[in-house]
Amino acid sequence: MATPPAIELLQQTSLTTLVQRELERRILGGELVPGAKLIEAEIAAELGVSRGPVREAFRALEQASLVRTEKNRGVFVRQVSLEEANEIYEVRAALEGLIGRLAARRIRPEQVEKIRAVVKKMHAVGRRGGQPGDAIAYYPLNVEFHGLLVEAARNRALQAYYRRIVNELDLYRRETIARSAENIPVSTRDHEAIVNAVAKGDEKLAERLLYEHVIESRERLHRALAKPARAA
Amino acid sequence: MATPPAIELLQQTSLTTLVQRELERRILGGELVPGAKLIEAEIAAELGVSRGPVREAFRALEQASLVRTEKNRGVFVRQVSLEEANEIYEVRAALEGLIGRLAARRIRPEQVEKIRAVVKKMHAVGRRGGQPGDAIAYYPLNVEFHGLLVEAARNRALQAYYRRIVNELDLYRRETIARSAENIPVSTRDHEAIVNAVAKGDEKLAERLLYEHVIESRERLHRALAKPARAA
DNA sequence: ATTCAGTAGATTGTTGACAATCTACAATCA
DNA sequence: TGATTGTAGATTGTCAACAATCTACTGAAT
Repeated sequence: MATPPAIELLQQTSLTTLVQRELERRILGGELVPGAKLIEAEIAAELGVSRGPVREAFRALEQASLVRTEKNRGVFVRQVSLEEANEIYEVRAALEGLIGRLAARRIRPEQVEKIRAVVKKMHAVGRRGGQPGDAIAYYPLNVEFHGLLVEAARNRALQAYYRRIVNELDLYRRETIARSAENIPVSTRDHEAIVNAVAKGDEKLAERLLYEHVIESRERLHRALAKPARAA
Repeated sequence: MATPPAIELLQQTSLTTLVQRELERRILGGELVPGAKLIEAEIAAELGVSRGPVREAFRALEQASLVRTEKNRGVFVRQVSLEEANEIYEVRAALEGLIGRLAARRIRPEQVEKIRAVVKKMHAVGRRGGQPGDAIAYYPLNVEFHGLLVEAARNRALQAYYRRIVNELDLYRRETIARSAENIPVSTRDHEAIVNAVAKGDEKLAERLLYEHVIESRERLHRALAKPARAA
C-alpha cells in the first residue's frame, strides 16, 4: 500500500527542517541580506516554535555555508567576498564542465526538447530589448536552463554539489546587488550553442562551452561591479 | 594584542562543535561503521553533555552527508552504495583535475619539495613489497599527497569541497571493507608523474594525470571488490 | 572631552523535563 | 500455528527555564 503524500510529509518533516527551509528561502530570496543577524528567539516566535529547532536549523545552514556562526555573538547571513566568489567560480566552472560532458553523454530526446523550449523563451525576453524587468524575467529562465542540464547529467552527487555552489554564488550576487547587471540576456547565444553540443552528444565541446560560459559570466559580473552603482 | 590560542579555542568552541568533531572522527576512523545507529542519550552520556548539543551536531553531520536522519526513528551513519560511489568518483575526478591545473599554476618551490618528500616515502613503502601493514603505512601518505596538492592550488572553496567529497568516498571504502585493497601502492608512479607535471607548471598535463589517477583508482577499487573478500 | 569601570538588558549556551512516537514482546484470538 | 492486538520500555521531538556571555549605556574620574 502506497503512503498518502500528506501522511508522508508529516512523517518526514520535523520542525527543524521546516525552519531550515524557511530560512533558506528568505536568504536565497533576498529577504535576509548578507551580514544580517538572525536572532534565535525572534525567529522562534515568528514561526511559532521554540528555540531548539531554530538552533538545529542554524547548524544545518552553517554547514551549507549559508550562515556564519560566532560563538556567544550570534548567527549571520554569510557574506561572500570578491576573492571568495572568484574561487567559487573556478570550482563551479569545473563542475559545469562535467555537467556538459555527462549531459552530452546521457541526455534523452525529451529533455533536449524541454531545454530548447527554455532557450526559446529566453530569446523572447531578449528580443524585447532592454526593458525594465527583463532581468527579472530572464533570471529564472537561466536557473531553469542550468537546472535541466544538471538533471540530464544524471548524477545525484553532482546535482547536490552543483546546487550548493550555485547557492553560494547567489549569496555573492545579493551582497553586491549586482543582480540586474549579471542577468542581462547577452548569453542566449551561448545557451543555444550549449544545447546543440549536448544534443549532438559532443562531450568535449559541451564541456568546453559550459566551462567558458561560467568564466564569461564571472567576467561579466566583475565588469558590472567595476562600474559605479546605478540607482536601485 | 594577539589572543592566546587557548583562549581563542574556548571562545570559538561550543559543545556542539566538540560533539560534531568527535563523531566525525569516529565515523571517518571506522569506529562507527555505515548503517550504525547513533543514539542521542547514549552519546550525550558518554561525552558528558546533554542531548541538545548532540542533536545540533547531528544536523551538521547530516548536512555534511556523513549521517542520515529518519524522523522519530533515529540517526544512522550513512551508507554509500556502489552506484553513489561511482557518481561521487565522477565529481571527484573533475575536482582533482581542477586541483592539478591550479596547483601547476600556483605551486611554490618549497611546496614542491614537500610533496616530493612524501612521494619518496611512498617509494620506500612500495619497495618493501607486499608486506602486511604496507597498506596501513601507505594510506596516510596518499592522503597527505593529495592534501598538499589541494593546498598548493590555493583555493579555499575548492579545498572545502574536496575535503567533503573525500569524506564521502571514505564512507564507501569503509562500507565495503575494501580498505587494504584500495591502498595497494601501485600508483606511486602516477604520483611521480603528477609532481613533475605540477612542478613544470604544465597545467594541461597535471589536470589530465590527476583526472585519470582518480578514474584509475576507482577501477582498482571495483576490481578489488569483484574478487571474493579475503580473510580480514 | 575622553576614557574607563560598572551595570542592566538582551542574547546565546546548556540543561532537564515532558509529550509523541516507535520497537519489541507478550497475550489473545482465529 | 499464525496473525493480531495490546501493552511497557526505549528513543526521539519539543519546550521552557536557568546560566553564561555579550552589548549598550550610564556616570565617575582624569
